[in-house]
Amino acid sequence: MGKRIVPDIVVARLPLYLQTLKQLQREGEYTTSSNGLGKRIDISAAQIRKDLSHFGEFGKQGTGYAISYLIEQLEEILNVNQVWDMALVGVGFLGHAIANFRGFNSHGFQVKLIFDNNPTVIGSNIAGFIVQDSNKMEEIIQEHNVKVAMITVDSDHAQEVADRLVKSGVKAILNYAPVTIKVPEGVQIQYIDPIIELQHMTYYLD
Amino acid sequence: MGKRIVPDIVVARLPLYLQTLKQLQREGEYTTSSNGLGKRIDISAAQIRKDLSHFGEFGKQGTGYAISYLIEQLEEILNVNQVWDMALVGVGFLGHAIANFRGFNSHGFQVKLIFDNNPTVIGSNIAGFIVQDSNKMEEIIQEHNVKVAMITVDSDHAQEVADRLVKSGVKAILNYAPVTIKVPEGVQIQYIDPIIELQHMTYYLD
DNA sequence: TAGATTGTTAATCGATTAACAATC
DNA sequence: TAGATTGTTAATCGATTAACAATC
Repeated sequence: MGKRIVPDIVVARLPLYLQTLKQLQREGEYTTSSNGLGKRIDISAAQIRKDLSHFGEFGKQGTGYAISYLIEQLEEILNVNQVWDMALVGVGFLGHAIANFRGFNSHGFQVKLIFDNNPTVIGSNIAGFIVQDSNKMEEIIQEHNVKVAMITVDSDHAQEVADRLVKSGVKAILNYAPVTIKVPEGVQIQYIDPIIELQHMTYYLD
Repeated sequence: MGKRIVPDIVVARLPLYLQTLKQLQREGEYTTSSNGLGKRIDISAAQIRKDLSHFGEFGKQGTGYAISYLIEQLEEILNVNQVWDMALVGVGFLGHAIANFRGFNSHGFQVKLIFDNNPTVIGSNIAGFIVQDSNKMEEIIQEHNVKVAMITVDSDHAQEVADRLVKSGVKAILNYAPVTIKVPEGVQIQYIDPIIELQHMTYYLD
């Protein structure tokens, strides 16, 4: 049943739908419609229905979607009806912030391993984790069967770290370093880069 | 001379081109081609040429693009041939990391003001800035004529903070809170949300 | 000059939207 | 039942790619 047939641009919107449905649930709502959901996030009702239709029929004519059911379904589709252990490589200020971030837990993720190559931080305790030596990345990640990682090292080391993560069996990398990284087919990569986003916006300013 | 006529999806790629050109420059290159640039970032040569053609003619047949010239031009197009002062609202771990981030400076941005509503941090020094009281946001931001802001408060307060930023004259908001925010026409908003990116990737994992 | 690469046009491909029968 | 809203089809719209004359 080919995942391949769903356009990636559709997949990319699902987490936003999930986030918004959870928000609606927190607000005490039990049902919503493609229209109601779309209004929240400035996406057309037609697009939401079309996107969801790639995966099944989750709504009812006349009444819309049961929020808790649609959340369950999206969590299953996105494979976050489980908790993914994550490795974090690099403990500067940003690594610290991520290690201490409380938001992962209820959304399918948790930090499990932290690495750095700086002897003065290796062995120290960050957010309850002992920082491990980067040199032992491969064995430790394999041992813990970690498939998801975040890179918060500087640009010059990001590709090298990514290569080692891939060797360790990591299949999804969230890269915070401001540089494009090459990964083999079958390994996912996404970027978080505030400067890219800021420059995108300043285009529209005078 | 309508900025309107350039598709936003094209604009969104320009910062990536700029980033990559700077990288090439650091590596000692003086020229590149649509092909060479494209290979770095997995974008087709045709697309790069098409994108750039919206703004002018920056290359030479036979030889490609002079990197320093194209950097200059892109910086001008993106309005980052100047330094934008930024306000940062919310000083948790993430706010701390952003306040201390060295990477903004050479790319057109600098943190100028930091706000929080927590009495125990107001007045304290973070990365050389005195944390100001959120209650004085409007007047202080106006006084400093700040047009760009980053939100690192929790989800429940993000919309309220955004509203106040807009009132203060801010025209571009980078929101780190995991919630969609409504802003008026003419105000730019972009999101940074690791969970969205992670869930996008886990779709492809088993 | 010959080779390389641009900027641009036209063709292709893909994504979004509008419309509506089905039905809760 | 009447009103609302789904899932889906077909039409529209927009983005990407291929191809090539121009020319450095």
